[in-house]
Amino acid sequence: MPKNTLAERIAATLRRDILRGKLKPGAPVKERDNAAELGVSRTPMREAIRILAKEGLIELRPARSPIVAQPGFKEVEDQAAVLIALEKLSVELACSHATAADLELIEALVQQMSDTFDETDPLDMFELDMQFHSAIAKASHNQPLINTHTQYLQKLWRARYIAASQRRNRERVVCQHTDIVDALRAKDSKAALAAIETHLDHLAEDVREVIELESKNSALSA
Amino acid sequence: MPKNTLAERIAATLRRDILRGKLKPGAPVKERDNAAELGVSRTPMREAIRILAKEGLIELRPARSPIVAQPGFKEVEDQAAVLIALEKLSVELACSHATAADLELIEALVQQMSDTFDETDPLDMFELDMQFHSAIAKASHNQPLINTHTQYLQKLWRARYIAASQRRNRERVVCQHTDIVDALRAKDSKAALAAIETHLDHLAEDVREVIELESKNSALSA
DNA sequence: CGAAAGCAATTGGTATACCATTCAACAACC
DNA sequence: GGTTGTTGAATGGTATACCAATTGCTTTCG
Repeated sequence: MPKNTLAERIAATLRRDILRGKLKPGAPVKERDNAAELGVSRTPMREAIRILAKEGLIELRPARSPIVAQPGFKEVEDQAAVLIALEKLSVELACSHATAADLELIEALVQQMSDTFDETDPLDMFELDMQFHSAIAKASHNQPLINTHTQYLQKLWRARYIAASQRRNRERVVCQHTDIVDALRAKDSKAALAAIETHLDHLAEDVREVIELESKNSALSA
Repeated sequence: MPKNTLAERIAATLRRDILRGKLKPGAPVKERDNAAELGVSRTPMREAIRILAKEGLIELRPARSPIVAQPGFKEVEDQAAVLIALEKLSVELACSHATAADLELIEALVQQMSDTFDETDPLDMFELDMQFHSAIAKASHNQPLINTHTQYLQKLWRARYIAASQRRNRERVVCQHTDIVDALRAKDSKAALAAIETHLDHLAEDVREVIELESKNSALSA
């Protein structure tokens, strides 16, 4: 029984449903129905919808049911570009501002991913990856950056998840992460920038594949 | 009778009140009182407050009245850093994706600023500056980037406004803007990056001055 | 038989009423 | 007189009821 507001808990529930695919992209999210289904009133449900809309998981349309966002190809690509820029800034700042504790946390995450990669559920592994990237942003000690970065990470969560579960490539991911950590440890911002760029360029590629595939499967929109 | 929702209109009203200083930083924004004052109910007022909170103009605190954000020094500096990163990405993308119409719009804005600089109210001049920067972001044709950029521009609006009204420096601003436009026209992303960086580094400096001065004036917080 | 107009149902927007929590002031007791 | 406990006023969170707008269907007329 969390002490968060009801709206936040609803948002969390919906978020999981969306990210895990229980609510498919394009599906309408009617505040009346969903509210009734969850046994809450429309007011917090409404607010929850706004929260998810701000996170980009739901699209709000004037005088229409909100729908689960179905990011187009270009949109995901664009988001990835922004995410890259944010992470680049993150590592740059992290090189000068990261504390020993920050670095330890990051390294521990990489270690854990490396150790348990093969026996961990993809979803949990993704939680780890998410934490890894978040930890880097956090090491920048720039709160607005952290917030916006988290936002984009979430927007891209689903696409990344699908991409990664389809092509689980342990070696590559672990190596790239290690490179990033090494550069951070050495406070070598140039190397860190390069490592991040490499890592995320692959992300963009993977996402592209998945989106293409997905839009092929459900090719019936106008 | 605008066709926007009531909440959005309320948000616009409050936003202007905050940015122009009618609502001072730290002032509470009680949904009951403000709703009554504007003759609306609490529901849209509540939503308006959330909108402004997401924009960073209002701080939401659990079980407390929301208050007008009083950005600390570091916070503004951090936001400026992110804004710079976003604008750098913008010019980079704009160099490859900007259309002729984009460039014309940008150039027209610079021209207008240059022509009317001395006879224009600082507030209106700032609207122009804002449009200039927005236009550059728009030229990237990356919608998420445009959105996030707008968000940061708004967060920094007040600080920038105060900074600029205090030190109106026509030559410098116009020159810098011209540099940016020239680089964009030439599709010279390196030069554009440099120009943007120069321009915004000055911003960071100016903002720093103002914040220091402001926090000196109201030096009574714990 | 088709198209247009109107009607009904669905849905989001808004208002209002209720509840739970918090903060503060006042009072009583130590 | 100070401290603590209790109470009530204020505020945000939640529920519900009402309204306006849009949609899709049906019905009627050409």
